[in-house]
Amino acid sequence: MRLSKFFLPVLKETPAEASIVSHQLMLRAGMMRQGAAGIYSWLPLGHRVLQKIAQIVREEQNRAGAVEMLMPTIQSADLWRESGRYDAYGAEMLRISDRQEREMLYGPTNEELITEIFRAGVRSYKDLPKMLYHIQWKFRDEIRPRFGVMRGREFLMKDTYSFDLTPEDARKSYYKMFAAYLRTFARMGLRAVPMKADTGPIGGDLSHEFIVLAETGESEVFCHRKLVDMDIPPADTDFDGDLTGIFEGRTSVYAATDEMHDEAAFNEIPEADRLSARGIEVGHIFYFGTKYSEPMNCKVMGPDGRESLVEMGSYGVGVSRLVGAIIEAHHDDNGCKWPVAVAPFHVGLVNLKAGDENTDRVCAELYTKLEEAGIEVLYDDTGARPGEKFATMDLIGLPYQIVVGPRGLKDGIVEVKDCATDEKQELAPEQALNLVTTSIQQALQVI
RNA sequence: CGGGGUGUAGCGCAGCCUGGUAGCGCAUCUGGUUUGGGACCAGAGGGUCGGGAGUUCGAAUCUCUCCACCCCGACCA
Repeated sequence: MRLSKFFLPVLKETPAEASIVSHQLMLRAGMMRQGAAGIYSWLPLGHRVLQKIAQIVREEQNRAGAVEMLMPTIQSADLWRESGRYDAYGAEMLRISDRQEREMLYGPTNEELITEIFRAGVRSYKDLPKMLYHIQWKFRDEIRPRFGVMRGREFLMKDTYSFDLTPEDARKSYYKMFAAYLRTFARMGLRAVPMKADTGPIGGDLSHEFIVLAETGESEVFCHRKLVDMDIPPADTDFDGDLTGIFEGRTSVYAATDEMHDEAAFNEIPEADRLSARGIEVGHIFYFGTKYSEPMNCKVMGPDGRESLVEMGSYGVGVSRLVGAIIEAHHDDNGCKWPVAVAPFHVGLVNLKAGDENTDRVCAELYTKLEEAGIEVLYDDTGARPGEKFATMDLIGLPYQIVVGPRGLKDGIVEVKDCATDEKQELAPEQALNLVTTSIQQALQVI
């Protein structure tokens, strides 16, 4: 992408409305703009990141055996009356009526709708287990939206729903999502720790929040240090096999958010290993049994010839929130520092003197060859001054910069900056091309 | 919803107390000089001062009212 054709409205100054660094940087780097409290437009740069995150989430859901679909944002109130949640959900649900005065709502979640779809299509235990998901915008009329996309009212969420015949099978589905989430967040460069969450009236031990540790996190968390650096399940993990070890390896170690915190249990950890920090919730998984299948009469015929209620779970990932969470985890004083896997572009190609025959030619060649190698390049071909070019590049924080200027070209060199380490190298254009291409291709290898 | 605050050019702000023809920096446009880390000179454009009502000869400024947004708390991906 040539910068001259892109839409990148960067701000030199920090807008007064933003109080945390991810919000400030998203506004300054031209990633998004606020429409109303907690409602945002995604500008091209931010949209690219959002799409990359969604794609990683999608790949890991697919790997775990979930099947993608898409449900609407607007739902009918009728289904919600059936589950009893139309009244129970409260003011957080945005209620709308259409021109016929029919009661509608902007979906805050999709348990009712998916249960309706599932019960209409499945009659036999032979069709189980099933996991269905979609990535769709949700609306929750939050009491207090804040922190940009971290707590928006409209937000993009991946929600998966599992359907099983028995509680034991449902537990297996839960483990699949548990393992998938470990991989999902790790691929984005995040260390997310699963923490026991409140299961409410359902009970049991099957609800976990996935928390990214960050100073600006909204919740207070407590855990054993070793959870932060644990290995993640590899790409060739057999999701149809026994995942108990992965689950128990994590859950046998103390980890809890403040509402579930047990000071006594925490104090049993050797003091040096105790970690108390703040965290951002980026995922939440539940097993809720027959909470919806019962009121909505979602049953299948079992092997014994008797009907039984389907056991269900739901599994959410805050896709739009992750954009903010990743910035919170990866930035410096000058701007974002994107991990390669979610970077809006892989390389910033800076032409220090657009219009100069030599720099134009070398840049054009590098640009073409990088793109041919599958590298996503943002080519600054504008006439802006060097200082401004660098400031913009630092702000948007691409993993690599290649700087081409007439002075270096006299000696046949360009400058390559690895933005993760801030190390600069002077190389011939061919070498720069090879270095950047191989580094990025390597970083994009799925772990 | 309770408490606190802010709305003046695209962004950041001053002006308001003490009413009298709307300003500053950055950004934008034109011309010129520049060009290796947020340039310089000269000129230009851009404003329902959040909306409405009121007081007044006269309101960004005073009064009333509505709205929006931000921050602190309870809720959540």
